[in-house]
Amino acid sequence: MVLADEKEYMLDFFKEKGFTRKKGKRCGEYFWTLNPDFEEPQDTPCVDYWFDKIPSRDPLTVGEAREEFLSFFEEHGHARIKPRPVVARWREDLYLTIASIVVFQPHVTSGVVPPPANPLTISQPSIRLEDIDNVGLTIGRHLTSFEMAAHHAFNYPDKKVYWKEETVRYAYEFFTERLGIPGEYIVFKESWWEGGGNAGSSFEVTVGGLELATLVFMKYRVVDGRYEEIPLKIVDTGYGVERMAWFTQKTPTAFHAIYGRLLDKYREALGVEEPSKDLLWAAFRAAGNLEPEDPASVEAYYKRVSSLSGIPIDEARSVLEREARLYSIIDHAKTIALMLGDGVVPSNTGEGYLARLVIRRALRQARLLGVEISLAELVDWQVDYWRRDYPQLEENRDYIIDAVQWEEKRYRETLARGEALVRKLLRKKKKLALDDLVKLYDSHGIPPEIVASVAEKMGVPVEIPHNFYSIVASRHKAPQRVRRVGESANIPEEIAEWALQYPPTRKLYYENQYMREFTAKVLGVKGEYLILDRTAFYPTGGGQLHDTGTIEWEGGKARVVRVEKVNDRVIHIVKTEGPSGPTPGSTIKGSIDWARRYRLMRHHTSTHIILGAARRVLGNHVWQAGAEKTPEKARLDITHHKPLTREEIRRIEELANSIVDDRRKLRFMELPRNEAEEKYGFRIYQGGVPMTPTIRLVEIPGWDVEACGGTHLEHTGEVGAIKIIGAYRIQDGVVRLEYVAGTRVYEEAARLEDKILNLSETLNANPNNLEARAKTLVDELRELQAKYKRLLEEKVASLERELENARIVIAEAPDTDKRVLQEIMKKLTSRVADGIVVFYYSVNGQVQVELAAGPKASVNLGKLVRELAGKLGGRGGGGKTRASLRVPREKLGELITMIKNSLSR
RNA sequence: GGGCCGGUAGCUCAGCCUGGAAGAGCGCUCGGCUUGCACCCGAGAGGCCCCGGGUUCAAAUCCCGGCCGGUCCA
Repeated sequence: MVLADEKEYMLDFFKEKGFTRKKGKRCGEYFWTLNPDFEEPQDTPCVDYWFDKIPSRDPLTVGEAREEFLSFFEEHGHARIKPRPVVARWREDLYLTIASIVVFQPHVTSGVVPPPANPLTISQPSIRLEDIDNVGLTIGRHLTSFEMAAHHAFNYPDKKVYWKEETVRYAYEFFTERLGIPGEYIVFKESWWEGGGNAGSSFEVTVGGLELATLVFMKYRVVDGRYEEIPLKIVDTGYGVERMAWFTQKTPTAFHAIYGRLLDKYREALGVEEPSKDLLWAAFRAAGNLEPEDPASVEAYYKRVSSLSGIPIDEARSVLEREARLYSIIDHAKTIALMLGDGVVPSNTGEGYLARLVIRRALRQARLLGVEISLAELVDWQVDYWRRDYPQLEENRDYIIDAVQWEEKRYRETLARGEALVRKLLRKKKKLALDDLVKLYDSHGIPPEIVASVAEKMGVPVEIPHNFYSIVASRHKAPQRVRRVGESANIPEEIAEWALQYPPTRKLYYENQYMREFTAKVLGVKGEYLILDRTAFYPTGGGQLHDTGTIEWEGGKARVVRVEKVNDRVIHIVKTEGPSGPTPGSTIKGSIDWARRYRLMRHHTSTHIILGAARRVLGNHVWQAGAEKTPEKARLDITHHKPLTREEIRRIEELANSIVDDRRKLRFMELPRNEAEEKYGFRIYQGGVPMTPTIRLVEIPGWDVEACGGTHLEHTGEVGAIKIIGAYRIQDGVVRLEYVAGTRVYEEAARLEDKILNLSETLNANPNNLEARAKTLVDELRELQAKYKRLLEEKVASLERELENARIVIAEAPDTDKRVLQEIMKKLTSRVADGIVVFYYSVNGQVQVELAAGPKASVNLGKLVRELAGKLGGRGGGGKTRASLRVPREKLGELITMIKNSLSR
């Protein structure tokens, strides 16, 4: 699908500098170079890594490389933009920020919102987990987290910024002037980029085997496999900051360059000794050709390392395997710190699961290294190491450590369960089949490596297929949509389309949130659907339920039962009282049900207060995971890794009520998106991200700011009071708070009071000594139970005497509880081993008969019972020593005789 | 959001496939032995077999629905 039009890649810049276009001998790709000796586009696997031999400036750390890049582009007219969180909360279709361009999708790239600056430069921490299994083995080609430095230019039809010429020139100048790489080593490889429905030509900038940057020119939209030019053309570049550090430091692995002394600290903690320089450099040389998914390639890699270094292959393999585990642990620990630092809560869904995945993989690697370590401590070191680069780590250190410890505990429990399970399985069967391995992992989370180590301790060898995880994957259906996209209004498609022919409704509920009555003109009527030119009726949205009320017009009246919104058109669903409805053009008077609306407002403002309180009590990782406000109560789902304690709930409640008492005046603002984000950060997107150029903000000063479309009170004092009435875990990592506000608090109190009064009445007690009364009743009950038990025992004793004498007892059951009967029969027949007990009692107009025989009684009760059932028109069955039977009541006498006869033989 | 696994004594679990008298180990109580460490012996207490419905003479067990937990995947 590559549009390989070579004109796409012909630049004046190349002509001017004297670059020539060549075709790679082995790989067949076209590239541009100044170097007459280059036959290949200088990237792996066509050539080995050899950038260690290419001159460049003095070594740069990750931070220095980032600064070098940003300041270069700043000096060339780009505005420096702050990076966003690694959790892409503004995206509906992505969990993690995987590239710098993600920051501008979809609102900027689709043209709805202008970019915060143009052109701009940014270094965006990014996380990619697709290649997580390769991290470490490839000594730095794969990382789960990295910084993508970039400069972006957004070219609108009426405003061009720059395109290919300038972009390639910038790259060349940056690499030669700032990184000190001689121009003849820099190669521009022609390529094609596609992603997220867009496409365009691109250059990969490769030096000495290392791809340092990709320059993408987004120009097309992919529609049904065809390319359509888009009006907004975007320069999308990506420079690997870690790779620049690696390149300038010329260390054998990227991990040495990125982590420096931290790597040594990890080595010591994990007990992995630094290999010889010979081995590491042999690995460096051989790693370019390594295809980690292909076992043959991996084996060839070890072989080549061995022959390059002169170290026996088995030793090389085992040393490099341990190295790979060390590298992946240090890499994962950083990613964990970044994810948790940006507020991800580990869970079994969404981005939370991705955090858990990385944590568990790190723990597994450590376990396979054979060390008992605290991952939390390793992550803590990352916070120290990166605190200046990523201040959010320091700010949220407590949470990060606590969440990791919590996950470690959970994983230990999972593995303990798993090991018990493996042992149990091996008691039953001698071998573990692939199916067992898959099930242990898929259903119980026990990775096959751990299964193998447990099984091998028991002397059972286990073979793990190389493609184990893809076998697991094949058990799962193809994924559907990543996230729910948008909330669809609860109205038919045709009505939504019909509504769009009218202009947007003027929203009186924003102009005056206390408006109860208004007049408006009818624009359109279709069945029960009604559109006005303006309205004070709030439509369902933002977790707040719609208003209800009435509208009246000349000669008619209707009830408004539901209100929805479609693209700024408010649609009223009305039930007309009377012969005819409102007509277009006429004027109506609308009145909203104020009691309902006021409660909704109180609950909505309370929700913002509660969220702020929860964040202060629990930590910055608390995000709204969902919310609903009804007139009866409000609920707020928050992300948090542990169940809330009673004290935490109480503290949230107290803090929330102190804000109520503080009478803070709410502020409402309509701000351009970039300004809102710049001023308040991404925390404003608690309830989702609106796709609009401007955003309505609701602020409780000093407490909480959110993008919110709901109706609110003037000041927090109007809430009156907030009472949390419930807090429970609705899923892993999400806690639901339920609460009431204002006059609903009195209703809740009244409800509780009623409960207590009713209870008092039932218990015949004074409400003031209800507890004492309940206690005596329970005590009395216990006494009675004991008494009954004694009576029953006496009864059993007398039955026992009877049984001893007659060897058979046929009697009315002393109790009708099946379980109690069973117990009595067991006692009797175990004491009189050849005795037979028959109890009967009536049930539903029939007689239920329970029979039991001692182990020494020579009778088959099941057989007997089936015989009797046949003769008497009943049904029954059972085993040798225990049976039951049901016959019509009038047959009871006959039945007893028959039993007596057949058993006394 | 979907797949899979589970819920039985205070704890860890067996029993469920193939319906027929609720079990083990640890812990607990009492007694014995013993100046000891996770000592040993004997006796005992402790159960809404997650909840609701269905099938059946009979359900921990089979079927349906729900709740809760675990886990994998997106």
